[in-house]
Amino acid sequence: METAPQPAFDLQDFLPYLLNQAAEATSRAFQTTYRAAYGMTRTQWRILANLGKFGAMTARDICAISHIEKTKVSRAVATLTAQGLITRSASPKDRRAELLALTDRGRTVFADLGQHAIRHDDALRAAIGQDAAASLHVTLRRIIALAEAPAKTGLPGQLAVNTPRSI
Amino acid sequence: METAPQPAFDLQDFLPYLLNQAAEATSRAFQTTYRAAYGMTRTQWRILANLGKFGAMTARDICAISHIEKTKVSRAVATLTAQGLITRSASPKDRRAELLALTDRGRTVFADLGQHAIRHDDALRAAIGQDAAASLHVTLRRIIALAEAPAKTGLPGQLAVNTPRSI
DNA sequence: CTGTAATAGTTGCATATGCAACCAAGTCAA
DNA sequence: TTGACTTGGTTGCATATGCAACTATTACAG
Repeated sequence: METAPQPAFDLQDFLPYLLNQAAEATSRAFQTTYRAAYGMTRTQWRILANLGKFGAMTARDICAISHIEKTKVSRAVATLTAQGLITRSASPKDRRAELLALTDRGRTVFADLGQHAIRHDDALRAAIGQDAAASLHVTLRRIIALAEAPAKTGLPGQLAVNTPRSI
Repeated sequence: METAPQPAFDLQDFLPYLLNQAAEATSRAFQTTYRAAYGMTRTQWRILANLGKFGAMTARDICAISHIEKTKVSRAVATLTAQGLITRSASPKDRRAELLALTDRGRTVFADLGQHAIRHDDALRAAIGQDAAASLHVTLRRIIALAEAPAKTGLPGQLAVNTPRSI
């Protein structure tokens, strides 16, 4: 007997794979910008951008918002602090937590990179078409939301594996 | 004077960022599968999947198809070989190159993981809706294609940065 | 042929990451 | 209060990764 007539798996149709390739391609392109200009890493740039957008907050908040590993945040914050881009001040409410905020220089850097990012994003949207870009935006957000609140979906937990909080 | 009225940058609308989050969320969920079952890494799984889909080929081909760094491929291939999942044989045409192919066990593993992957992908598509999934698929491919052939697009090279081949 | 440039892969090294274990501070019931 | 449990962050360690330098071939101009 031959093997059962299972549908063959094609990596080129596997969404996680395609998402990764697209993410890598677009992120790496922009990475050269903040890397060349400020020697920043992807994680650092994201934390800077989050602080720039939402204002002062704690490392824990950054983790919750951006889904970056706690240790990754911890180390990136240490580096950003050393570079004088952010300050850490003990939270008045909880002495365990530290409030993170951009310094003047941090704000300047954010403003600069933010403009580059906008141009980069515009170029990408133009290249794939505004309609496709808009719908991509919506779908990506939905996927991210699914991973965030797995319990609310009808998913068999496939997407939810290894989300420590939920166990 | 206040700062110029530049549009504020919002990370939550930045496609590279959203792509990364979605890619991470979906890939990590599936990662637990091949990791728990075969102790494989993401790169290893992808190489296995490429060989499973396209048949024997050289490391160079894998790089071209999957856009994985050559050193990453080199090391993953070494590991996969050590695990008895693939074999390497000198290419008859070019003594520098080595032809990579799945072993019987490699094919078995690929078949197994492939089925899991299909189920995983189906769950994801169902969760976001078939229409959205289909259009996502198309858009992602387009983005990937843009990065591959930057010269053909009207892009100002934004997406094309650091593609060694092109310089 | 012969010397130079390009190519397939590998490896050294410095950095980035993930996970588990670990502090210190807060919470809460009894 | 006190003692068990949770939570914000950090650190140790093993692994993964990126880039540059290097070896072995192959390609090719003259």
